[in-house]
Amino acid sequence: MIRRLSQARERGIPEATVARLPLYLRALNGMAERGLATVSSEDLAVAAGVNSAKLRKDLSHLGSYGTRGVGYDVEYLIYQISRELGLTQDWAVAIVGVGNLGRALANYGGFVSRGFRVAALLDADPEVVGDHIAGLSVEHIDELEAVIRRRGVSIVVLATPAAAAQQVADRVIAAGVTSILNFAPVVLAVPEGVDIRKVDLSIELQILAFHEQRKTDRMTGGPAMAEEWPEAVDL
Amino acid sequence: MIRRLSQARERGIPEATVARLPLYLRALNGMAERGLATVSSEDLAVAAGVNSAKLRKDLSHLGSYGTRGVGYDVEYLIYQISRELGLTQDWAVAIVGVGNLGRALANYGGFVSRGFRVAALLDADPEVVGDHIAGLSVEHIDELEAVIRRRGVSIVVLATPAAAAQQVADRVIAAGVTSILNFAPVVLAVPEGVDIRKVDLSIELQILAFHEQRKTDRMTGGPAMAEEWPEAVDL
DNA sequence: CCCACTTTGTGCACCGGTTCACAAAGGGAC
DNA sequence: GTCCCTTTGTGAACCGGTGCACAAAGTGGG
Repeated sequence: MIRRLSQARERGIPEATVARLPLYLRALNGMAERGLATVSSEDLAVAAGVNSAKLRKDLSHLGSYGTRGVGYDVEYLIYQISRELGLTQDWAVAIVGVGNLGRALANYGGFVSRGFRVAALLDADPEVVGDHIAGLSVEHIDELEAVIRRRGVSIVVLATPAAAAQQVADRVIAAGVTSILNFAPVVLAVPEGVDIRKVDLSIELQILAFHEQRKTDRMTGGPAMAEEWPEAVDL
Repeated sequence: MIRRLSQARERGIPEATVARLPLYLRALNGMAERGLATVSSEDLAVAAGVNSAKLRKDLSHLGSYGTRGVGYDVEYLIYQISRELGLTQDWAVAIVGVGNLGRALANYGGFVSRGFRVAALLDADPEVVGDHIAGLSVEHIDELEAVIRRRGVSIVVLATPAAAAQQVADRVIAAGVTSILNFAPVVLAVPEGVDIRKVDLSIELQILAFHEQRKTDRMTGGPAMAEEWPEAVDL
């Protein structure tokens, strides 16, 4: 099979496509477990919850890995997507902030699937330092730079209070980290070249509330009241 | 002041705008605490990390609440955005799945800030049922429909294992809930009219890994090497 | 009252991404 | 080999969103 290294491959994959590749990967892993050898774009699209044309265009950005009339080889596609996402490497992740959320992240199995490794937990609270969580001992934030360097940490998860997030971000960036997953509810200012992804639970809820309000307004002219909720509709 | 109820107001606010309103609201609350009476689109845009023209266009979808030559009245704008997002109401939220993540969510202060109230915690594990977390007693999943009805729950947070998520989603939807925040790493199938928002920690990490790979490839041809191997669990 | 200055609100060109629809490519039957 | 069937890969129209740039609107000073 001839691999095309044309303008599509090795040249900027659209951000929207990158965001969907993990979705395809998860669906493909499920199919591989069930023993499927090949899958059509239609079936994979349904499993991933997207339009099949979109899926084909996404995969075409990686190269021509399908066979017309047949579909895609499941194992081969898993390998190609994994490679593209960089999951064939081992990524050391440090979690800063070991409060409720940090603990949950450290213990959350599905969170860190293949390719990621929680390499360190750090916190500023002396009460927390030394605790053993998920097989790791919590270290003091003073060790931040040393830990990042010694363990080759390249991705940092921020689970600190909002007030501390910017300060910690500045330090990890100064230590050479350029990929940050931020759970603190603040807009971080970072220099060019640093990738920040933000997960904001409060914002997600507020977006849901907006749509929920629209729906209930449309039906009743106001929000639903307890004890007045209609009996279950059979769907 | 004459409020315009033209085509802009009360008719479809762009989804991208809705997603940014909570950001503006947070920045405005910070400004109100610091005693600022008015704010220009430029200053607010910087605080929220967006382009000022975008901010003005976003706000124009709610109506003309600014004063040319002056800016926006902070308190008034907070009220308008809160109202638009439905935060002047009280939303009862149920969290299903009280594992590490569910506990973190229940305790996460910033998560349930204004307008939201955790009204119930539910789990299938008899070992967990009865535990007291964040002032609530964990109830058995069998009570799901009754709890939703009695407490007027309109938003459900799914923090269950992936295998249980679809089943729980089906039940809460049958009980009349149309807004779900899903933390389980599965694509949920839901009927028309139900709003799902997904938070997938694993996907966020994979997207970061993709960009990190690009960056390190460009510089060194490979990932950073650790001097010291962590005693971490491979998850 | 008039002018200079500030800041909003928006028309318009542009851009990334989505979707349709179909030609091209491969497989299998005979 | 030929024909028919399936499914990919992609050209092209479309769509929502972004950002520039500016006219409109309001403030304050003299």
